[in-house]
Amino acid sequence: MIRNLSKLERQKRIKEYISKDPFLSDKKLAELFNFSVQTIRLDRLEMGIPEMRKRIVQVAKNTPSTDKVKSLKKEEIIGELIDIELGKNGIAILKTTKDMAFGRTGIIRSHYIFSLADSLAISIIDTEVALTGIARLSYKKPVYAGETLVAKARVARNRGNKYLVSVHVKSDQKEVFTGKLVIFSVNDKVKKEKA
Amino acid sequence: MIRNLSKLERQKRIKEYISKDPFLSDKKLAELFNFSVQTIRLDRLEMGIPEMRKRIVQVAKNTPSTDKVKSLKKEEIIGELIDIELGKNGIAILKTTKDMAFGRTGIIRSHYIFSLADSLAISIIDTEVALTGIARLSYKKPVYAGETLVAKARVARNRGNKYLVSVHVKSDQKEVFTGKLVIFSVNDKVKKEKA
DNA sequence: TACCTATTATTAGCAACTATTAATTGTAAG
DNA sequence: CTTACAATTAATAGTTGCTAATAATAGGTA
Repeated sequence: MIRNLSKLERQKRIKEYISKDPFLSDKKLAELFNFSVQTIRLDRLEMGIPEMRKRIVQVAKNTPSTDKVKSLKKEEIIGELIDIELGKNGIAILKTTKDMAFGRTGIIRSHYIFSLADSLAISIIDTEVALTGIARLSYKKPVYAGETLVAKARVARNRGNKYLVSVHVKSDQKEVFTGKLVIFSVNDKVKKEKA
Repeated sequence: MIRNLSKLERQKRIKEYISKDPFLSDKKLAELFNFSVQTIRLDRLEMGIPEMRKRIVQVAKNTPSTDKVKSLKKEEIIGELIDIELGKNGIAILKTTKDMAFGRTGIIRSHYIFSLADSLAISIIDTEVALTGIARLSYKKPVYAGETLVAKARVARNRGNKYLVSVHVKSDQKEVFTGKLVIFSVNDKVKKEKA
């Protein structure tokens, strides 16, 4: 039984180590944990963790290529962009923490949710610069620190440089927020055409 | 079998291909250019281009870790509370900085302005816990990094635990944002319901 | 003809694996 | 105590995508 526990603990730690540093090879992990390379491999297989090279490829591919997201740099996005189809729709995830909440209740401050929705909405607009014009927000349910928010945005209408984007944010399948944002693309081409 | 590519041209193209897609192996490049793998390798060596694996690692390493959500600090958001009359009105000031702006244009991201308005609106409600329910936002003019925003909020209506707060944000006397927020004052009941 | 360049081939070796089989070790249960 | 079993380690063969070194080949030039 003692072995069972140590095995589980080791696997748990290996998982943590790898998630922190995907560049760790089995050899290095074996040295770190003072187990044989074979044991480490076995652990990885049991946990379904791919080999180092594939992990590195995953990390590299996860990099949003600059021409895929035009409006925002990676650093400017609140939350994590999961999927995006420029001009159509997109999904982003935000793991809420205590820092984002009211200390007394643990309820997430509304502007964090808006920030997630707003930056996602801007991300999906296929243009150089996008600005929010008008927004209607509706907070359905309080969100507590620790909950993971999934935001889905969709371009509902598009006339010229004016986009109507609807955003739905869910936590654990339940809708906690919806918003309709009117976003304007500010593109040099549009400006010239209009002028 | 006649290749219309000179050595220099081929190398130039290989460089382009790799810069576009760092995941190309020598084998794939050889197939693409209809040259032998050895020739491709020779070309890479001459141009000092590292092997595919090292290129992937490079891409992966300058990828900012995805779980590092850029969190907004409270101080940044709320601004400075200048004056407040609980249940009636309040004024807050926010000095905008480059961190709050789109790198390309220097325009302040909309959620910073909303955060100022939202937190001010919540502050003036005379209750333990206040939550935003519905909001209508209107961004009138872009705000540039460095400008100082003055937000004025006023309780327009109050029925029971429901408050309608209107917020006007000005930069240099000019209105840049207005918003109408419906805010609910709540007790610890909400927390208990959830738990 | 001898020389030169570009290209291609060949061979050995490496890192970091997968996949499989087998041996060893500890330990709990019959 | 012995057996059964899980965990661990070892050993072996094969893969990918390379490096490094050497050699062979084709084509053109002086």
